[in-house]
Amino acid sequence: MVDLAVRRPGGRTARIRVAVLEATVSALIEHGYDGLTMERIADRAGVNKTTLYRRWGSRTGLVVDAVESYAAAQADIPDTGDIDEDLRRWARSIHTMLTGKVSGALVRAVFSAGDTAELRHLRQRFWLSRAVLVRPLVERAIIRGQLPPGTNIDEVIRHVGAPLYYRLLVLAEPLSVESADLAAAVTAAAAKAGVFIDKSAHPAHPATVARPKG
Amino acid sequence: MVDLAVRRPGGRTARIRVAVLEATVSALIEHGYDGLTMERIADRAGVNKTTLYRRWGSRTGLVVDAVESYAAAQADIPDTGDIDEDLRRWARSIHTMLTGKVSGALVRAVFSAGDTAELRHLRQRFWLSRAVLVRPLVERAIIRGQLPPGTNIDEVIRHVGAPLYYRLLVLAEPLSVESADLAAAVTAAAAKAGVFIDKSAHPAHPATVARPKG
DNA sequence: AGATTAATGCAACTAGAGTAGCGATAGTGA
DNA sequence: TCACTATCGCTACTCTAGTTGCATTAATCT
Repeated sequence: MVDLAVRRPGGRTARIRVAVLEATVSALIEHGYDGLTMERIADRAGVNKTTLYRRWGSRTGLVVDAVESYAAAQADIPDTGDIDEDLRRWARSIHTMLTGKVSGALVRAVFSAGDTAELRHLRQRFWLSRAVLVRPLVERAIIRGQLPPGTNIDEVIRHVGAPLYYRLLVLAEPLSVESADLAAAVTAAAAKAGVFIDKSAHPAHPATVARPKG
Repeated sequence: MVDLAVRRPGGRTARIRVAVLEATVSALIEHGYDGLTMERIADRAGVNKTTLYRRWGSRTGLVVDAVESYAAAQADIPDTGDIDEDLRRWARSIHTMLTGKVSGALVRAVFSAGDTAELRHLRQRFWLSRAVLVRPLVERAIIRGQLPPGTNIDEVIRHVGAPLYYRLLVLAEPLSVESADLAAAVTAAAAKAGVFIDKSAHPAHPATVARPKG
């Protein structure tokens, strides 16, 4: 949808892109996704409506581009040497993202924008990019012996984020910091108890409690 | 939005309601929420478009009514005497709901329909109605001594469902039965370890491991 | 049965999303 | 500097969601 092969990237094209994406984000924050009209964005960006359709194709395409360009500011991955603390900090960084003024509005928009193939891909790409960053966090814990070998890393990652997204998007409840800490603690406890061990991958493993530290 | 105080409920009014809601559901299954147009529903129900807007106000109102009337067929709450098994069965019933042809389409529609106040209320009502049913399941486990006293029941319930909704709505991944079992096992393990104990509510409690059975 | 009036059907209307054609503007390379 | 052309602005258009006013149908009550 978005022009990836820009023939004239310098000057006006880039300037308009910035203006449009900024207008999209600010309009999103003010009026929410349901009040996000193409004309409003065009006016605010000082650009004609036609340009929006030509370059981004649709409202969905605009939101997708805005999110992906904003995701450049990635969360930093903690490494404290303690899996409980690492997971807790990472859960809090998710919390920060979901409750942030800009990032929160963008996340809500992405999940209010419908159920098209393009949006599904965006969501999967987004998760994948973050999972890649977080994976080492869990891997280090396994190497340190804090988590049992055979632990399904991706499932651990999923279970930390799930309760937060669930609360925000499904239950539409306010997100507290405590809920982030809880999600991390629940996942950590289950992981230590060996619940995340992939049965099919490691059939010889006892799959019971493995606690190196009290 | 929906006429709750119907002045003439008999005959035509009820007949049209049934026809419209059926048409809504079938159109939803065939074309998804994004392809759900009022005219299509009106045609399929043999009703004029104006009637839809007058009685349900909007597409959102229509979906809300369809979901709430469909939710009459509630999931049955397990009671096997074992918390692990109970949570597992309940997680599977969520899984069934989310992957079911009709119920799955309705759930997806509710979460693709936007972010209006009406939809937020629907989601909260929906969760609340189900939480009320499931709560006794966790309460019994506490009484039996399988879970420590002070366990935050609502949080336990949330954490069972969260990974399933997260997978379906956020990650847009296929939902396997194993993922349901995993969500139940993770929550059960954490609950037994006392992670769900409300610190503020029970300050005197040790808040550590409390395992009556192996 | 007959009167009353909810509730629906119908047709014409408004508003905004999205498109098409063409002239204007401004990067780009010589 | 100057030609070239990608990109944008402008205007007018189509299409569909949603609204309005009035005629019609049928549920309810006596």
